[in-house]
Amino acid sequence: MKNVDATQDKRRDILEAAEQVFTANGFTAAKMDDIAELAGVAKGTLYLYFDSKQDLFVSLLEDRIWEYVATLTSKLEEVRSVKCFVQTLAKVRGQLFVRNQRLLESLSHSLPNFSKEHRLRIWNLRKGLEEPTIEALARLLPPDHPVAPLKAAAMVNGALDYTVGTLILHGQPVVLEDVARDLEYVLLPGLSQVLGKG
Amino acid sequence: MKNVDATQDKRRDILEAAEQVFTANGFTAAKMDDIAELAGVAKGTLYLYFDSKQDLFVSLLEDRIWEYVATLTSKLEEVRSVKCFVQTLAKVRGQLFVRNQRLLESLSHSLPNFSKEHRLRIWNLRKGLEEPTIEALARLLPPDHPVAPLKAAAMVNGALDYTVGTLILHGQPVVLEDVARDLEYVLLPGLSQVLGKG
Amino acid sequence: MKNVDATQDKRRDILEAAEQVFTANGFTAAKMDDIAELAGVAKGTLYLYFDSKQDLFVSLLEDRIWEYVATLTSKLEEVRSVKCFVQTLAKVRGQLFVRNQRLLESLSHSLPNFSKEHRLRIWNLRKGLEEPTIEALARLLPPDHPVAPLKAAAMVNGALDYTVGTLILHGQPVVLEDVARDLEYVLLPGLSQVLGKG
Amino acid sequence: MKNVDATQDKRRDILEAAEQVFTANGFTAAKMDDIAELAGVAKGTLYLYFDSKQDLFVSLLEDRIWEYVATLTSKLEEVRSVKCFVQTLAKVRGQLFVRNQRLLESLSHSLPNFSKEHRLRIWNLRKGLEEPTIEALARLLPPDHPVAPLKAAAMVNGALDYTVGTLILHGQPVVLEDVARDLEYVLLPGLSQVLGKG
DNA sequence: AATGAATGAGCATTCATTCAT
DNA sequence: TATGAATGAATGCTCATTCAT
Repeated sequence: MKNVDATQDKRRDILEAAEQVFTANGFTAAKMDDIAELAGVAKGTLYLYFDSKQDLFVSLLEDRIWEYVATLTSKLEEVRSVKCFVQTLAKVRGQLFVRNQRLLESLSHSLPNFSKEHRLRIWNLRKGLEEPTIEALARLLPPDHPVAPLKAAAMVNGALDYTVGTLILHGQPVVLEDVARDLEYVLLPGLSQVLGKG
Repeated sequence: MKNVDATQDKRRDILEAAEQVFTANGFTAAKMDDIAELAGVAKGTLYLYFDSKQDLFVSLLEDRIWEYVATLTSKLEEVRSVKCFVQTLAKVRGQLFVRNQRLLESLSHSLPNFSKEHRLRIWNLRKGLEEPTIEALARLLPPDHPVAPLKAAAMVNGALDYTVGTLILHGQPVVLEDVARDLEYVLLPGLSQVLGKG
Repeated sequence: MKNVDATQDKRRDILEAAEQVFTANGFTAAKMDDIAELAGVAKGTLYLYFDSKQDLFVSLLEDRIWEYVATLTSKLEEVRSVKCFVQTLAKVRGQLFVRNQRLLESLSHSLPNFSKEHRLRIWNLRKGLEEPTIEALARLLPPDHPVAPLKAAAMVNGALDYTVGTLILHGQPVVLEDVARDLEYVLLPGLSQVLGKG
Repeated sequence: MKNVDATQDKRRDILEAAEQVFTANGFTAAKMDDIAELAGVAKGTLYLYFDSKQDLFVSLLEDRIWEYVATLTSKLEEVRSVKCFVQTLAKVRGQLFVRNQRLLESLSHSLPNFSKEHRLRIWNLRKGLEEPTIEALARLLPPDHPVAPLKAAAMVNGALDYTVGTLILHGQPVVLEDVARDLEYVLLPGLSQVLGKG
């Protein structure tokens, strides 16, 4: 029991250190040395918990994203209107993005030289990340809305992520309630309108 | 004159090769060897035209982005409505994004280990990239629209980029006219509405 | 008593595992991890029975070779003719070689980076390995045979080992009786002839 | 012209350094750093001339062995008797062995973890090394000699190599003429006798 | 201006050995 | 005795940059 806990603790320490280092430098420029030092373990210890740098990176993404996907999915299940959807999404995905902005951007960059297995795992993550949004929109959009849920989801997620990213870039504080309000103001009418009205 | 032209030609060759290699691998994983080979010059020649790998990378971004910014700025100057703005943006920025998606995503990842000078140049690029959109929206949004142009621009750009990115990710063809139509359908009502109406 | 037996059993398990791993990979490429796993003990346990990887390796050689030397010595003591000597040698040394070919070849390769103590132990092994052959030939060769027993032994052992090694290399079955016959045919006349006749 | 020469010189320097280091330590324990230092070049330079440590090792073996095979083949072509054959072999192969004893022993040890391509190259070397001896014996042995040339060659080569090796091991000077005489005395009668006589 | 051979700092990964339990 | 998690020195290989030609 104690051992399992200790092991989980150390694994978490490493993931946390990896998050910081990968976030700060991107995959290729990140050094295993730095991750080990930040985690307070020896370099060799990293390889007791993860097979390789690639595996550590992908495992980190999985850890962070599956947790988020689970949270978002359950929260969106209770949602009954596009308006409520936008608010919920802004809060949950906004939080993910504030914390993991640079990590998420890594999703695309890390791919090219990865092994087939790791590419597959990343691909699954990328799709999984959009899944809850797409499903919620498929359920909530007016039945004859002309924009496919896949694209609508891309627009909502893109608008949200870019707004948060822009605030960060400009050094402004990110208040997710404000972002939600703006998002709602800009997107809600278009997402709610039915075909005849457009 | 002839020399100047030849010099410009070679510089262009190198930039073109660099674009392909950086696009395919990201900054750190890209190799100067590959760029030289693809450009058809010797490795040492790269250093006659660019000070370093960082300089080559930033110069490439500048070359591509300033060209785009100029184009977009002039096109948007003629625009007189939000609707027309969305269509124009989708076409021009969409093209930039289709061609340079991976390059643009590099903007954030390459920063951390860059020299102060290069970080500044990239910072300017990132802001410049959004500038025309912000200015156009500042001019075109209803005067009492509650969403600041900075954020509105982020939303529009984010929605556009993500939609295109999603299509690419899913292996679907990117038809910018369709994207423009969807964008218009989703964003136009929210961007056009006046405060009292919201 | 029981403890001693259990201890001896475990020691034997480890040596057996070590034999397989060293045989398959040579000294440097062999991993203590693999030996431990194959022996069914934890890595740390190896160090309860042997001081180091070097010690394990040399101990293994000693175990196998002293056993062989004892067997061969006793069998050769009963031998009364060069012909019988060749047959006996082919059988006993042949068996050793079939089983330990790769291990024996390690004798020379492992030396350089070994500690002085281990080098000495290996040196003794190498000489001990030839000893019974030299002694038997010193007794059996015609009294005025011009080839010194040391060299004659080298020739017989070399001819035998290479023949077996060649058969193994070519994937042919090693039938020691056949090897003995061929060896006898080629070597016996030269070893038996007296000086005047040569 | 000059460049080609300089390149060949450096390649030769590296091979010479590699020979010493591989000879002294065996493949796995040899360090690329040491080879580079001994060759008087930077570590990276090794990789301009050879793809990898494995490639360097196999290339070295090929360089040394093919040269020997060519020499031996041409010398043995002129040989008309088993007696003359033994003398010639002792001289030529003896020289190879004196110089490359440890390298040749590496032939078998280096194999296990090598890539398929390198294993094939080594396999070819091992067979090529015996080829001239086998061919000469196939031509020179009495027509009805019961020992196959393959095995007879193994015996002669084994006897020769072990004798030289034993002398080296015991710190005695290696005089190839003496070795040839002893070899002749022990092996010639058996190799020359015809079936009826045996 | 152009070349490309040479450099060497840098990095992911391995593995013999230790030691707290 | 026995364990196996942790260590960190060691090593093969890469690649941006330089410089003699």
